[in-house]
Amino acid sequence: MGRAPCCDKANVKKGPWSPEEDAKLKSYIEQHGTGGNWIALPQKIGLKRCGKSCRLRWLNYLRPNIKHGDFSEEEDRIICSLYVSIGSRWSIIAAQLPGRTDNDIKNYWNTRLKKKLFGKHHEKQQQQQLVRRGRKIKSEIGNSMAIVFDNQVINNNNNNQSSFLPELSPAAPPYVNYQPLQFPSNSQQLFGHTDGVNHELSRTDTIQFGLDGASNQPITSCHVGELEKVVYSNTPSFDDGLQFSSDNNGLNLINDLDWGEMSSLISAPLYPSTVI
DNA sequence: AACATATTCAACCGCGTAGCT
DNA sequence: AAGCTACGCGGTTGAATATGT
Repeated sequence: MGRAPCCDKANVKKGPWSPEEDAKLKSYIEQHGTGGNWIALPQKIGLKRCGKSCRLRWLNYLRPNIKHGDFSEEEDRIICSLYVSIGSRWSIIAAQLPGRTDNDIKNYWNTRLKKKLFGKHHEKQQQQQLVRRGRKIKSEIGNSMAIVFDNQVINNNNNNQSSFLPELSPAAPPYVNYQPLQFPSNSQQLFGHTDGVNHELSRTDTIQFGLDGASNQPITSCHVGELEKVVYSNTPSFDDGLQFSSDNNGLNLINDLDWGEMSSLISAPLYPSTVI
């Protein structure tokens, strides 16, 4: 047996809303609220609509302060940044953009922003390249990396990637002169712990990492914000970013950090001014 | 002008889940 | 604990409109 229908499909109107229907719904909700029951609402108003349809119409179109179209550059930046960090969780993204609905943002991303970022022609190739490069970097990094907080290496024993921590999507082509991103919101900060005491990493904390001791490369350190650049810039000095490994240059307390945790510290660059 | 194709976006569908009984 | 209901979400659809030939 399938799922029970939410309403009597045979007696329910579908398709675009008429101005009269809009007026009825808007007027009722403004006066009485939704009553906490969308299913019962259309009957109360005398609308031959499914409750879900009423809810959607109200949330996406009729409720006050809804903005349509004309996304600003800043909104573009926020959407891209969050999409890279958390994926297609449109409701969460919409929560960061007052007046925008998840549906609107989803449509905008799927029809315009994606193309604006990747370019219509190369969209598919770019995405494949992202995946390939991600695998490459991931394999090079392996499991060993040290994160240092207040001069102490954080020993993160939790090997499970937290649900909000995304897989890193490295920039496809090498980017130069990109605009740095905002550090992710609080909910995306990384927690590590030493001696059972939790620490929350911030953008100004230092991450230390180094190349394989056998390569005779020096240990390098940078701030979290700079890590974005290290990972994505593909500059000669950090070619392909990161080879976290055990070190023999005096920093003995190297601990493992898995890829998902690392990726939570950074986001992909947006709006590269130059794509090589 | 007529037709074909692409794009946009409102609306629908079904699933996961929270809350209630 | 199990079953049911409604809500909220993300993927998808399709009509309307724009653009290209």
